[in-house]
Amino acid sequence: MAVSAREKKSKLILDVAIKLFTSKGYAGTTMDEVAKTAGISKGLTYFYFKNKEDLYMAVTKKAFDELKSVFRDIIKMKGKSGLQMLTELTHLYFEFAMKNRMYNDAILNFMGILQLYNNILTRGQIHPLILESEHFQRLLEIHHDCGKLGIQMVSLGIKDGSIRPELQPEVTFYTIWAMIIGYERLTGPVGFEEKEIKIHLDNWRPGFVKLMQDMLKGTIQAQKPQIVQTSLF
Amino acid sequence: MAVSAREKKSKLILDVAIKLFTSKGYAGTTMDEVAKTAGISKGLTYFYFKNKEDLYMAVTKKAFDELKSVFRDIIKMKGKSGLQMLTELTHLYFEFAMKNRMYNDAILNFMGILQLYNNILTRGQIHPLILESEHFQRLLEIHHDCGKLGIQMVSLGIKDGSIRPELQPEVTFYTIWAMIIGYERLTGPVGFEEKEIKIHLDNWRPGFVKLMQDMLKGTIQAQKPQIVQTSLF
Amino acid sequence: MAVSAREKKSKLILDVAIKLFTSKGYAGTTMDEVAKTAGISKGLTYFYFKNKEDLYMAVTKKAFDELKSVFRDIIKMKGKSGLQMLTELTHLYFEFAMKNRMYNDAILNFMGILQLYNNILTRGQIHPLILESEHFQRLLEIHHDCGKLGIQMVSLGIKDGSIRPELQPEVTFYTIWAMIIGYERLTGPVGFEEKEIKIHLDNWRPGFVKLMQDMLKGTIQAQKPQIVQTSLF
Amino acid sequence: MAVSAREKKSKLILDVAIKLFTSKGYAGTTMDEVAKTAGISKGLTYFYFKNKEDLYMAVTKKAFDELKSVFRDIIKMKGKSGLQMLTELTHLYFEFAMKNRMYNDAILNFMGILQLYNNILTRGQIHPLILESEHFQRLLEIHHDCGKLGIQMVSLGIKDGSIRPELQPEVTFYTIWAMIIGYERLTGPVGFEEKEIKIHLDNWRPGFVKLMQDMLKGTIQAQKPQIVQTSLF
DNA sequence: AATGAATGAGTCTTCATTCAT
DNA sequence: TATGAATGAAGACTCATTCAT
Repeated sequence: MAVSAREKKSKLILDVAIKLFTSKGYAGTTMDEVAKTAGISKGLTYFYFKNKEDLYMAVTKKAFDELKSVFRDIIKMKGKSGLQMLTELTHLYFEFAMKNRMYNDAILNFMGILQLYNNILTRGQIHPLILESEHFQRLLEIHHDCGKLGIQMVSLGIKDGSIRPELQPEVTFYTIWAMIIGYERLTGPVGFEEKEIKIHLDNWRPGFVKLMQDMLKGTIQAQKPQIVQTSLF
Repeated sequence: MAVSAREKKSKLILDVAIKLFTSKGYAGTTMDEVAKTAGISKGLTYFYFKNKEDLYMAVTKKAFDELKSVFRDIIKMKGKSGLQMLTELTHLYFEFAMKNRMYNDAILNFMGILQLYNNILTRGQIHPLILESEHFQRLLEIHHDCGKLGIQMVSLGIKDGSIRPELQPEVTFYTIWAMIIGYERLTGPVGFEEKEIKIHLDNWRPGFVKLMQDMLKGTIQAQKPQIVQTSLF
Repeated sequence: MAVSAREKKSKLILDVAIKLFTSKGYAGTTMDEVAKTAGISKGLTYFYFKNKEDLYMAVTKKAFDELKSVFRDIIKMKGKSGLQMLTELTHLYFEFAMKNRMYNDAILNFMGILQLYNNILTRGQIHPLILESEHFQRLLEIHHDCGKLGIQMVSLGIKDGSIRPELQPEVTFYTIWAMIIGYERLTGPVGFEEKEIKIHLDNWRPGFVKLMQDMLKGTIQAQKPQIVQTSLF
Repeated sequence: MAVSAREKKSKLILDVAIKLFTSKGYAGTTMDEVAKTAGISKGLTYFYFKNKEDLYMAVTKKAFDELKSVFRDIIKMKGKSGLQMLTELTHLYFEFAMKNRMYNDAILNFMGILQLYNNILTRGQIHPLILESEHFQRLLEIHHDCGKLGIQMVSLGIKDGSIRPELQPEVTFYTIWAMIIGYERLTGPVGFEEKEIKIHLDNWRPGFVKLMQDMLKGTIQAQKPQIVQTSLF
């Protein structure tokens, strides 16, 4: 079998896994189902992916790749200020998380694992099969790529004047990322209907984005109509 | 057996569960272990908690209670401005999440369930035993309590001038909460040692807090030295 | 507590057990439920009935008593011929079995146990707790009562001329009983809708009763000698 | 593995189940035992049969198949009148029920389920796993086969003059079946030694058969009109 | 008589993984 | 490469029964 055929089958399994993990969760999905849905034998699934953890790490890798391409698409946009890029990022990130909750969960899960990994004392709590997975090793190398692109956006914003010059790009971007991640999670409590709390999902998003922008640009330009942006689009 | 004795045993099981879930995760903990560690029979565990999901929901409830008491302690502090309270909250939240990662995970997990619960189309994806759990039902009622306290803090800040008056308390607080939650999660990637990225956990925290404060206070008070904060960090 | 009070409580438990066994089956009913439904503690249930088997035997005893009273009511009827009594019995038996399926099942179950009991080789297959039950011992003594009454009916029928004189009362009655028992069970298959088979429950009952009567009274119309059969047996 | 090998293993498990259910009853038999006795792993048992209920339904299916072959063997007999066939059936049925009590119990149990199934109100009382079982679905289709063959026997008897022509084949056969089923069950009480009742198993069988034959063929000797009865019904 | 907390053996069932073919 | 029968360890949960109070 040609290499491309091999990759094709591997991708098939991966796609099936993503679909199943999305609809039934990791724990709720069995390797049997993955094989059956992919139309291949269970044995073959294990030929392509060492074990279930390995498969999940492959899925996580895919999630990071997808996310990275979101970042890349934005940074390639011409005529956008750094601030606009980050605003755009926020919106696309939410879309990304909504369209494929599974991806977002996988990314969050990986970040959790990373916390354990960073501390030698807790590293042992990570499932050995995860540590063995080549996809996990690969993730260790590439998981910062999105961060790097995001930091670039902030740097660009500082350069083009859309972002306060005194901000540190690294810290700033990770703070924004934190906001985005947290936002996604808080969708649950916020969306919960309760009379006492008057926020609605519709109100929240614009308010959230506005706050983020305020945080970055300060209030200096806020008086006059948003010239900066108008000039950009 | 007196009521208190009953509650004592219930608490014992709960505490054991928290300890085990913390060190081995929910999936990694067996009911057998819980019973054995608590020094009681398996049957008794099921006498006090309907099933594993119910036990987890009880743990989650405890987590929310603990978190609420953090909020409450802060709001009771005398002589603090709203902004100071939120700053304090950030720090105590991190401490809370670090000291008992389990609690934070449980809270995040509950928020994820809530997302499914809010949409009737996805509600069916929630494990039936969770929906049945009386602790889950209780959580549905009280999960907003922290939010309410946080919103109060923002309102106080607006009143005392430490926070920009044009901000909406609800949106603002949930945005802050989002930041905090995301921050906690990003501890993983940020803490990962890599040469290219120069952030360190030590740098990140103060930077993060600073950004949050900037976001809230705007530039009005920025003229006079922020005595309050400088004295704090 | 007075003796009557004791009996009252015992009866209460029994009634609850009957209700529960009826709706959920023996295996599907837990002692917990029995106690809770009766509004007493589990311990007390065990005070009145040694164990679940014992309780079931008590229920079976009750079933036989009820059945016996059906027999007795019939035999006390004035102006009925033996054949009429047996016809009446058939109808009342069906009613009895229908109204309280549980009773009929219990009786059938007891008969099954008796089969094992009769043979020393199979007696060991009976659950020891059943053999120990005082109610089981009692059943051993009284289970023939219905049979005796039924046999009396046949005898009466022979005496009053409504039943063929050459029939043996014992064999005849047990054959009728067999018919009735089997009828009840066949309600399932017969009631099942299928185009090919044209019987309906409505047709079946009268036909069945008619056949039974024919069996007992012979057929008047049998003018021509049934050559075929006589040669065979 | 060839299809036949698969079927062979499936049959092996089935045979073991029959043996165990026979000696220890359905409830008394564990899936563990089935596996162990069959010399295979527990998992494999579940590979071939979805669950315990499914296995029991498979056993029931086998029981009906066996019974059907009894019917078929009889109907294929040359030179037998319809009445003779039914007489033969009675004897072979008893043999069948005696040799493998389990089969008979399974059939009776299925008939009981059918009663619940026929009524939409009670259908919910049937264990869901039973309804799901493909063997149960199959039983729904084939359980009438024996009945059809039996009805054929009666029809043949009417045609060849061995059975009264005025009888309805359907009703008549089901009545006979009822007798047979009931007979089997009454073996318990009848076989129980008691002085007062003089029936013995030895007396009962021939008497029972004779009555059945009388019912079908009428009595040649019934020269004198049975005045009593005609006036009654 | 009465309670109900406590026991623990027992059962079904699942599923990741392997391996002979 | 590819199959799928086979494994077996593991885990959740039940429930009849007991006993200290």
